[in-house]
Amino acid sequence: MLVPMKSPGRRKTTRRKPRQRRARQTVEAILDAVVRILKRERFDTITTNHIAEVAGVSIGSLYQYFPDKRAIFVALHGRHIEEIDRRIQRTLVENASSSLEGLLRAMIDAMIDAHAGDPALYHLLSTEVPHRADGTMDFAVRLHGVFRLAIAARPGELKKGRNLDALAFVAANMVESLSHAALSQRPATLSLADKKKEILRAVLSYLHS
Amino acid sequence: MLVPMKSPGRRKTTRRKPRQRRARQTVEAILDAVVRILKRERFDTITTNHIAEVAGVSIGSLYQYFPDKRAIFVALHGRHIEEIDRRIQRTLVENASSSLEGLLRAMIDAMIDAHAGDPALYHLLSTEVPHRADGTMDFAVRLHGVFRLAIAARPGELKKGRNLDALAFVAANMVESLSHAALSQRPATLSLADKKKEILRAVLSYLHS
Amino acid sequence: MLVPMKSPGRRKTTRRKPRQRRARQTVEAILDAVVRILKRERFDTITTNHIAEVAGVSIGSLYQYFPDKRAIFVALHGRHIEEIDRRIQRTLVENASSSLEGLLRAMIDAMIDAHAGDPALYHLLSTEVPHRADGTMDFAVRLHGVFRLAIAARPGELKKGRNLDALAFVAANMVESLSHAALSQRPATLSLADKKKEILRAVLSYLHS
Amino acid sequence: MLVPMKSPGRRKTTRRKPRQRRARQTVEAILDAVVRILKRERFDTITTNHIAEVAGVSIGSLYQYFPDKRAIFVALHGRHIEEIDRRIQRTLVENASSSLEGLLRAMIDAMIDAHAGDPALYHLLSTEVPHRADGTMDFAVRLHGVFRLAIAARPGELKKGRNLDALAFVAANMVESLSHAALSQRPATLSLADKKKEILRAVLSYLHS
DNA sequence: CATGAATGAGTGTTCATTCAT
DNA sequence: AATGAATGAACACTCATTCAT
Repeated sequence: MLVPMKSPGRRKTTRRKPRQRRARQTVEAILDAVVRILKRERFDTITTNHIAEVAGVSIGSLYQYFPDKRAIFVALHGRHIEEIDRRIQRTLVENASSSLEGLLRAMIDAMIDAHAGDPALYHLLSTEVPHRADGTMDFAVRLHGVFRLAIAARPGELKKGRNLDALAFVAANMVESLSHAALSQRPATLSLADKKKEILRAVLSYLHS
Repeated sequence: MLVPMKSPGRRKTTRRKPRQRRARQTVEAILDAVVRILKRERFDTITTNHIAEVAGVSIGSLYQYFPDKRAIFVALHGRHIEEIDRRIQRTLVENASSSLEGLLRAMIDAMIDAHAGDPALYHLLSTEVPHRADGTMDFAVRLHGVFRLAIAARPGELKKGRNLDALAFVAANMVESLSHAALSQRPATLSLADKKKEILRAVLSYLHS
Repeated sequence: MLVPMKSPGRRKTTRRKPRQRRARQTVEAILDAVVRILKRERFDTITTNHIAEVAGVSIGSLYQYFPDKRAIFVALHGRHIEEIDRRIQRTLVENASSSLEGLLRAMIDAMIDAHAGDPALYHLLSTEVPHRADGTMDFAVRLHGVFRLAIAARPGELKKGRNLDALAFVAANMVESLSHAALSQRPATLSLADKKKEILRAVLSYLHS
Repeated sequence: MLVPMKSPGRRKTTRRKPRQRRARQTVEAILDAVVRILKRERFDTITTNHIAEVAGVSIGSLYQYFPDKRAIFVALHGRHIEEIDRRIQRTLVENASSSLEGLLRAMIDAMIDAHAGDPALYHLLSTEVPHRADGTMDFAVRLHGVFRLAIAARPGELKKGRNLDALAFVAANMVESLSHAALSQRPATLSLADKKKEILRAVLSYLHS
């Protein structure tokens, strides 16, 4: 969860039980296998047996960790969203006393860096893997909340009379979609750094308008 | 197609051959059926037989118009994109001599109005129906082209030294994603009209920055 | 149904629709295939695909007629029981005015002749095919009813004071199980005719006791 | 084994090795578990893992005592038949000098009492658990032998000229199936004692006829 | 001997697609 | 063209069985 997480505290037990560590590894291997396959095949040609094979686990083990095929894709979306959430959360906290510009710059960096490991993954997930009711969309809502908080905490930097919801709605959407676009879209004339600068400029000029 | 279409000229033959009209109707019925089903079921539970049944045609007829199941979903995406393309194209032409603000306002109206008939459809298509290589994504590229043209044609309204690609990239993405967000996202405090105003404000303040 | 069937009237339409005739044939082919397989394999090694293959129909067609594997075995039991029911019913009616001895002789003949076509089938069904709640056992109850009727209609042939339920219970069970035993059990010294004679003697000496 | 067992002598070692006692207990626990499950589930939904769980042993242990799934059911049938066999055998010996009526009464009692502990078990085993070639059916043959012996040993109580095989065949089958019927069939008007009396009457009137 | 995680062959079943009518 | 019964390839998933611990 993004906003309501008060204490970012680490788990006390750094060492989990080997059983759990093993399970985690298997789940990760399966999700990674799905990503690998998704890059070659269309969604509807993916089979659970193929996933298991590529993941290097038996089909029986796969079903030990996932109740059915759908659950694998739900988990894949979940893993991605949680990763982004975590970064956004951290950025928000770490920039609690930064200026709006500093926070936004960090936010845009976070969004883009979060995808840098596999720039194609986001596009793959959003276009190839059905996810209507998998809680995916709620990400936008949570981001809206984060921006609401961030903006509300810096009243001095805004003109009077601006609607907080409108500002958060527009700014959150800008950061999210422009960051994604920066990664998956071409304008080859622009470097990633250039795009980041432009996104920041766009959000700031809106918030200050 | 969006940009490269020079003459928007109407087809000369207003009356098509009954054969073709019938075919068009059947195709439409099938695509409408898919939409209807998509609102109730998940993508992977949809069957061609069910589509045919809901469309009121025989499964044999369905295969008369679509070579295989995938083609149905490709056509569904195609129909949607073409509809938007058509509107954007028309808006661009109709506002050839408008100010940047006028054009942008019209563009935002077009994007939003295009989805007004079925506000959930876009979200459904983009989240539930796999479409990696269906030419869907190219829409963003085409929109970039449109904005490039539109901005380049109005040099007086911009500050000197701004990079045309950057401006088009950011502006096109803002209009597209904020319009979609305006339809499918909540901030219940904001009316659609409010959102339109904010989107316009955001794009303009960026372009003028 | 055995007892409660008042009018034995034939279906008016001697000629069914070809669709129905075809369906009936397919169902019969499938059930016959199961019997054929059962004679070679154990119950739990039978597969639906094998059944379909032996029946000469596609697995898809098989599932057009049976919702799942179990339904095939339920139908197999059903077919057998209905066949016996029909014969018992007919015998009862045809011997409405016979003496008790005549009726019993006919009943025993009916039971045994009903299995003559495939003497091993009954044993196969009762030992190899699970059928707890398939209405199979109700056969004994129905037979009890038939015997109750038959005995009650012939009070002159019994000693006074005999309990009708007791007589029907014992007689019905004797006819059913001795008939089955006559077919599936060896005493090779005895011909089937001898066994029939002994069964009749046993039932009569009990009823007259 | 029923007939060929000459000396019923007890095992000399009352105390078995703990290893064997433990093994016996585990086997019993497993068979009991199967019975318990059979009362709730259909045969084909029973799994070895479920059996092990209900029996309170690990699946590995289960396979220590049974080579495969089928063996469990074979053993279950075996346990039941041996129990009946033992009783019949004892009854035969204990009534070596009884009259035919006394022996038959004891035999019927033995058959019925043997099932009194779990009246539903016999029906369950015979209808739900496939057992074609598990030696189950041989029970009827063995019982025939027992009756042959019993009747042959009491020539004075029969009419001259009666065929010994016929008498044994009919009598053995009557006792077996009527006893089973007495337990699992309704005629609620009849008490179990009444049924016993009627069964005895039926067998005697036949043998004396 | 006991355990139970892991295996993977095998099964029931579905559903895209065909084609005789 | 239209139909929809029939097909059978292919898949999700189970569960009997093994074996490392």
